[in-house]
Order: sequence, then C-alpha cells, then structure tokens
Amino acid sequence: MTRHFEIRARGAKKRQRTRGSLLDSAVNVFARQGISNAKISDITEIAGLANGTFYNHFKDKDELALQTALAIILEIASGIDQSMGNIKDAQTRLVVATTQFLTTATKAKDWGLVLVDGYHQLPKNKIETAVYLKADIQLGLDQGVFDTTLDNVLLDQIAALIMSSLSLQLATGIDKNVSKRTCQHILQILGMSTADAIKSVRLAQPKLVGLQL
Amino acid sequence: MTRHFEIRARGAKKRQRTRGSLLDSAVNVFARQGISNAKISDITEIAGLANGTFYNHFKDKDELALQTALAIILEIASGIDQSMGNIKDAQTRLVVATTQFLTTATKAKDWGLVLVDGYHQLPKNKIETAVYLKADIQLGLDQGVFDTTLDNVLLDQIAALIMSSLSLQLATGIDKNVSKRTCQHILQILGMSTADAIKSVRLAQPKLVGLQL
Amino acid sequence: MTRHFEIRARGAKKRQRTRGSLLDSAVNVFARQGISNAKISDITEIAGLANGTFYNHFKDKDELALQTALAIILEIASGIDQSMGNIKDAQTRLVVATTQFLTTATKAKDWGLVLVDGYHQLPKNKIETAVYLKADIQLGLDQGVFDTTLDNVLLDQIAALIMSSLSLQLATGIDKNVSKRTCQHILQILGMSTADAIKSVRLAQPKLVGLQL
Amino acid sequence: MTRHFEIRARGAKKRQRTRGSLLDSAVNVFARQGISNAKISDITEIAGLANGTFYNHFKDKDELALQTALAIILEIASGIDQSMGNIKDAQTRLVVATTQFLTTATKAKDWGLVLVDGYHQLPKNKIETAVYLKADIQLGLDQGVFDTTLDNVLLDQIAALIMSSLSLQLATGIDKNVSKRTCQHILQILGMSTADAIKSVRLAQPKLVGLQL
DNA sequence: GATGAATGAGTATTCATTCAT
DNA sequence: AATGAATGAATACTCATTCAT
Repeated sequence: MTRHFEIRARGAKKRQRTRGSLLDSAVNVFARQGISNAKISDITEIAGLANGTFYNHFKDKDELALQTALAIILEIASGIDQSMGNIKDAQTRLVVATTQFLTTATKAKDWGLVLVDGYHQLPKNKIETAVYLKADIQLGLDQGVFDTTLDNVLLDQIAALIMSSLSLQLATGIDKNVSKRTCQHILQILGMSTADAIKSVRLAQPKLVGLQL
Repeated sequence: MTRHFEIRARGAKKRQRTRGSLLDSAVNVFARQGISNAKISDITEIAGLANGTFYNHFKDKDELALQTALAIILEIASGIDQSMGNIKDAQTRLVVATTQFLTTATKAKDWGLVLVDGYHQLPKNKIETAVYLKADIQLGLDQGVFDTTLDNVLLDQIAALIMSSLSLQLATGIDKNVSKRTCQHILQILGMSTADAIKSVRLAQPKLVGLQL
Repeated sequence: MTRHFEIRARGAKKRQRTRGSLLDSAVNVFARQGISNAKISDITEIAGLANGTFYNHFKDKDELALQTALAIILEIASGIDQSMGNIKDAQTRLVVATTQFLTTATKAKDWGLVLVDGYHQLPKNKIETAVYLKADIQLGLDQGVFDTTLDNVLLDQIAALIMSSLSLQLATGIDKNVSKRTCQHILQILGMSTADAIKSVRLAQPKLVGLQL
Repeated sequence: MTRHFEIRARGAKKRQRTRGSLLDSAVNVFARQGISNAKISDITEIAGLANGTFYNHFKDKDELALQTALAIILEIASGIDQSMGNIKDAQTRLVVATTQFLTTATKAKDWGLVLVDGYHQLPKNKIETAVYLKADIQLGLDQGVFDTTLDNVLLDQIAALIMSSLSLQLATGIDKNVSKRTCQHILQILGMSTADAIKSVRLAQPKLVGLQL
C-alpha cells in the first residue's frame, strides 16, 4: 500500500500523521471495494488504528471520501503546475495538463479508481482540475486558436471526456494513444480542425518526456 | 407515477404484469432516492405488492437496477428507431437520435435520473443506444462526412458527452441549446469542422418538430 | 435418485403415486441437506411437482419427516421379518435382525442418513424396530440365555448402540466388524458373557448369507 | 437463571465477562427452546445486551452452540477430575466418572439439555469426556479387569449409552437406578460378567457420597 | 388434484456511531 | 488522542403457507 499522505505528514504533528494514515487507507480501500462498499472499520484496520479513532478526524464516510478525492486532486494538480511553468500556447498547455492528469491517475491506479468512483458525488465546483482548464481555454480564446463559448456546458463536456478516458484506461491498461485521442477530441470541441488538433497533440509530446516515469 | 411498463404488459400473463409493476415502482423510487438508497420495501410498497413478491422476480436490487435501465433504454431506442426511418445522411441521423434521446430522457425525468445513476454499472455492450451510434458513424465514414477511427474509445467518448449533457439538463432543466451544443461537439469529435457541425445541427431541427411535445 | 416409494405405488391411484414421489424426494433431500435445512420447495422441485402440491399430501415438514422415517422403517422391518421366519433362538434372532437393519440402512445410505437425523425427533413408541427387539428379548429371557430386566431403559440403551453403529458406518463406510461388535455389545448388555456373545455372533453369520447383496 | 459462566469471569476483562454472560443466556435459551429454535435476540435480551453485541463475540449461532457445549463439558470434566484423584481401580473410576457426569448433567438440567441437543454437532474428538474414558479403559485392560478392543467403535458405543441415559433421565427425572444400569452396561460391554459389573457398581457407591449435593 | 404467483411474518446480520476508559 | 466494546436502527432475504385458476 502506498503511504503517500502519511509520508507527506512526516514531521508534522501526530494529528496530521494519523490523518494522513487514514487518507492512505481510504485510498486503498476505496480503490479495492468502491466507496459505497467501504466500511469505516476496513479503513481503520488497514491504518492500524482503532475503530473510534476515525471519528476524531472525520465526521463520516462522505466527508472522508470528499477529503480523499480533494487530496488526490491537489497532488495531481501540483504536479501539473510544475510541468507547465514555461509553456505559453494554450493548446499545448491543455494537452500537457490533460496528458499528465491521465498518466498520473492511471499509473497511481488507486488514485484513478477513487477519482472515477467519486467523480459523480463530488461537488462540481470543487473540482480543482477545472481551474487550469478554464484559464487555459480563456487563454486559447484570447490567442485566437479556439472557437467556442466558455461556459459550464463546455467544462462539463471536457471533464466528461477526460473521466471517460481515465475510466477506460483503468479498465484496459495505460494506452498512450487513448490519451492522445482524448486530447485531440478536447481540442476539436474547442473548435480546432481535426488536422490542427492532431498536429497540436503531436507537437506537445516533447514536453511530456519527463512523464515517462 | 407513470405506469409505463405495467401498461405495456396489459394482456400478458399475471407474472409479466407484476414484473412491469415492479419496474415502474423501481423507476419511481430510484429517481427519487437514488439507486443505492432505495429500499426493496419502498419499491414493493409503491407497487402495492408484498415484500417477498420482489424476490419472485429479481434476485436482488442490482439485478433490478440493471433490468430497469435496460427496459428504459429499450423504450427510448424504439422511439428513436421510428423517428429515423427515412433520414439518409449520417450527420442528421446522429443529431436526431441524440436530440431525441436527450429530450425523451429529460422529459421523462425519472428515466433520465435512473440512466444517469445506473450508467456506470451497465454492461457497456448492452447499451443499446450505442447500436445506432456505431452504425450511423460508419455510415458517415462511408459518406465521407466524418474523419475518425471507429472504435471503443470513440464510442465511449461520445457516450460520455451524451450522459454529461443529460446529467446537466436533469439538474438545471431542459435547455435546447445544451442539446444543440452536445450534438455539435459529437460532430466535431467525428471530424467535422465547427462551421459544418453547427450547420448540420441547424439543418436537422425540422426533423425534430414532432418531438416538441 | 432412488424411486423406491414411487415404484411401490405403481398401479395404485394417482394420489398414492404422487405421495410416493414426494417421499422419495424427501429421502433424497433430507439425506443431502439434513431435515432441518430441507426446504419444501427443494422437495417438490425434485419430485417434479408444483410447490403447492405438497400441501395436498402433508400438513407440514414435521409430518413429512415423520412419515418418511416411518416408511423407511416399515420397509426395513418387513425385510427383517422375512429373514427370520424359521430362526428359533433369541440370540440368533437379535443378531440377524440387528445386522440386517444395519446392513440395509448403510447400503441404502439415504435411508440411514434420514433415520439417524430423524431419530431424536421420532416419537419413541413409534419406532417399529423396537417391536421385534422387545419380543426377542422376552424370548431370550424365557429361554434362559439372557439375564436382565426388560424395560424402557434397556430398550433405549440397545437402540442407542444400534444408532451409534449406524451413524459411524454412514460416516466411515460399511464395516462388517463394526456390525459384529455392535451385536456382541447388545448380547453382553443382555447378560451374556463375552465369550458366549462372540460365539453367538459367529454362529449367526450363515443366516446372513442372503444379505451379501 | 444460573450465572455460572459470568461469575467465572469475575475479575477478568469486560470482554470476558460479557462473553460469560452470553454463554449463560445461551444455556438458558437453548435448554428451553432447543438450539435450532433459539433466536439470537432471545439470548441477548436475557443477557441484558444489545442485539449486535452478540456478533462481537461469536460468528453465528453454530459457533455459540459449540462454544457453549464445550464450556459445559469443561466444567463437568473438571469436577470429575477432582473426584477421582485417589481412585486406583479402573472399574471404579469408570463408574464414578460416569455417575458424576450423569448426576451433574441431570441436576444442572439446562446443561444436560444443551449437551443432548448439541451432541451430534459436536466434533467427536473435542468431547473431553472421552479423555478420561479412554485412559481408564486402557487402565482396566492393563489391570486385567476388562476384555475388549479399545478403539473408536468402543468409545462411540459407550458415549451412546451415556447420552441415551442422560436423555432419558432428563425426560423422566433423575433416577439413581438408571445411572447404575448405565454403568453396569458399560462394564459389561468392556467384558465384565453381569455379576462382576453389578458388584463393581455397588462397591463404587461410597465414593459418590459427596455428590449428593 | 395440481399449479405457481403472491404473501408477509420472522430473523440474522451489518456497521456507523457513541462513549467510558 | 486513541481505544474498542457496546449499541441498535436498518433491511435484506427466506420460505412455509394460502388460494385463485
């Protein structure tokens, strides 16, 4: 089991370390059994904690699921941020961000499974992923490479494409071409021609070399 | 409460009528409480049947949810079939079918809610909706209006757009423009330019007049 | 599955044949699942009859269990009767009867399992097996070969030895020596010396040749 | 209701005390209603505990029945052990042990009822009663007072005699003569003559004075 | 007599949550 | 803060039994 969040809390107070331990266990159990089938006692047992300890940190399973998903998204988003510091054109930013999101969430399979499972229960406005999406789409509109209306309909549709791609790759295994197709579709929805979308995806690949972990 | 499936079974044997009655109740309860919160006893009570009768017809709630979703899809698909008898060009067929699906599933709100809720548990190959999708996309490729690769990735992505649109409209109310945007996005993913996609959506509207129920 | 009781009823009225069929199914199901785990529907299903048909013949499962055990005992007892027509000395009669009971109930394994399972619920006085026991013990007392008090304590103890032997052989397989030991113990309890008991068991063997089915 | 096992756990941790309380309740309910008719909720109610508490201690009713029977046997066996410290000859040991078993299990009527009811489900090798049986029979063989083969057949047959006697006395009331007959039968099966068996039983009576509780 | 759909009382079992230690 | 025994509401599911056909 990955001890990601527990390790993150090394050096912090005990409360934070216990919390991190619960998050790690939650990721593990949610991924294996699904959020709705997960029992609090499964999670505390794997965390090596007593049953009641859970309630010192979370109100109930719903809050835990939310916090878990947010913690995962935060981690992935911070990775994306680092990759994009110097990328200027919107289409490349979108391809890089989307690819990195899909790659990370597929490789850290448990994270991906939790995200897919929790997606529909997550408050839409909390999906931090959308933050970069929205900004970069606006950037593309400003740069004149996109041709669309930036609203919730659009953001929803793009999110649906990404989550569908993630779900597929979690089921059938990582497939770089699936990620490329997904990026291409997003660019097409944003108004780029098929040829331009394909070209943009291809040109962005060198920026992703570092991902080939 | 709509007695759709019970009425369908008029004239059939008692067993079929009872089954129809359970499906109608299930739609109603699933839509109001969500599939996972629905209790068997709620469903039988609304159906005016004894608790145990449920188990003469379905193994458990999962099987009921599956059968309910399939029954809904079958109904919607048969309606779509009828609308498209004489439409020849692929892009129009896609727009009409998608619009009709969205319109029906949004107007019969309970049906839509059940589909959105149950979508992820449905065996993908059983999604009859995909049947017309696949055939019509191939038609468009043959007619030279689409430019893409017809595979599961593509079908998944289109289905994701449709379900996302349905989900949004169920939450915020029917919105003809949302449906139009959805159709446009599908055509764009299939390789049409933004301009052509918009034009195709506009040209297909007259075929949908009958839907304005 | 053995169709013993159904075949017995060949030529009789339909009611009797259906009843026989239910008895055969009951033997089969009781033997496999135990009486307390057997469901009425299991029995009717195996009999090829509808659920409700059961209640045209038996009040409930208890009555069925009783009737099934009695039918088995009747069959076995009638076989024993035939074997003993011309045997005069009490100790030989007891050995022959006991051996034949054990052999038949072990070979017809389902019968044995039902008897062992139902033994404790059976009304003691209905155990027809005891009929020959009692008479033959009295005979032995009259002949001066037994030395005991003929009462319910004695009959119970002998029945316990027989059922224990049956239970053991059903679990570990038929074992002629186990049956011989059982007969020997019965004769010892009845007051015979070890040597006489062993000799009596040995001398009775020729009478049992016909059993070596 | 006897609080035997709860009292035994005085001073132990709460978990053990609760467990003892459940065992006491189980004895009470099993004795009154029979194991198969006993409801978990009856047992917890009498124990003054919540329904769910049962499942913190036992997997299901079967496990409870087993543990209850084993606990009873352990108690009785420890009483027998104490009575026999200084008895040397095998036949007396057997008579004392058997009599004490029957007396205790008949006087503590609930214990006897549970043993008779649960006897057939008990794992044979766990029947601690057999431990003293086996050792003492071997002792008698060494002392030259018994004449038999010491194997599972023999142990089963003796156990059957004892349980049959217990069952009878539970139904008709304690009867010292029934216990004596039982002991006599056991000694006869072990190869003693009727006269010697009767004498051994008589001679052992003074050792049992302490039992007249 | 046989059928088999419907009934509904009866219970086991789960598991989130509390709280005394 | 952590513990873990106790709680008890919530419900799924079984299956003997009835009865209209």
